[in-house]
Amino acid sequence: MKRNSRLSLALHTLSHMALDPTKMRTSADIAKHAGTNPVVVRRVLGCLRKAGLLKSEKGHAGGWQLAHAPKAITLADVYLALDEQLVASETTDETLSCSLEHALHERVSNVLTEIEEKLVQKLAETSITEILTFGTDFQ
Amino acid sequence: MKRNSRLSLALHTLSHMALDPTKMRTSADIAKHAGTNPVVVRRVLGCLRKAGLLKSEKGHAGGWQLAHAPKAITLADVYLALDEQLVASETTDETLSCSLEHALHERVSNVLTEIEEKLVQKLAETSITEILTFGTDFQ
DNA sequence: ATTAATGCAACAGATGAAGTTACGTAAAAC
DNA sequence: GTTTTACGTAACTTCATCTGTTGCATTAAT
Repeated sequence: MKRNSRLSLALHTLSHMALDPTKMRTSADIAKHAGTNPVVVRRVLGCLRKAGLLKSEKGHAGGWQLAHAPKAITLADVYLALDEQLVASETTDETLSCSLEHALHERVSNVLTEIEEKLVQKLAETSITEILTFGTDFQ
Repeated sequence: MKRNSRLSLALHTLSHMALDPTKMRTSADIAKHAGTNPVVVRRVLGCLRKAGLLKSEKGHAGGWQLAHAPKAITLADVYLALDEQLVASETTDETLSCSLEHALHERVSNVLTEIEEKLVQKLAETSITEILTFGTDFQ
């Protein structure tokens, strides 16, 4: 796995779950399908659970499941759950030479934050079910 | 510097240049203002030069300058010049277990690429001059 | 010739992400 | 109740990437 693997893994898993929402999936299964490690899966899906997108159950016959209908889960939910902050930089407390630099830095931060918000708005327009119908035809 | 420092540094420098486009700036000056190293500055600005956004001149009295009017340079130009690819993942050749996984992976890739394109579209709506008028008032 | 700048390569250090191991906890099956 | 199976989490190891740094060649003005 390379860059943005968390987001990629999350979307992959969620869209897979959307195909059969009642089925319970173990982290081992998911990891095998995604070509990664069960602990990594639990780590990423744990973020989604914390955000209320997934349910998990321990013990025998335990595993992972969608917490809502697939249509109710948007890409923005996933993005925010993973706390990605791809665009916005969070360099807040740099001690810069003069006040002009400080002001400029703040403006750059504001611009990036604004873009980030617009990105999230765009993400909110797509649900995970729509991943299945992206690109080429499917089913 | 932390995350997204390249994009942040580039925008910071460009907006600074937009204040006085005729002035020639050395990488040492820029580095001092941005709180980083001249070589780092040259590295990042070199990308912008390659994309035609900046001009640089060697030797005595050399330095850096905008190649166009500030209004003609958008955030998308900067983003693309730096080859950021913040959203889209480029994991193309993973050998996944079954064809369903492969198909899903391709769809997730398509979705991320689509998101990336929308992000660039949003970035294209803002020029570097507009950085100066963001947030609080300035000049 | 000297000075002052970029261009670039090479390397060190820091940072963060992914992978891995290990173990505690919980719930079903027997 | 014991066993099995799965999550939850911490700790550690790689591993990749980026920044910072040094050094030197090149170039142009003085």
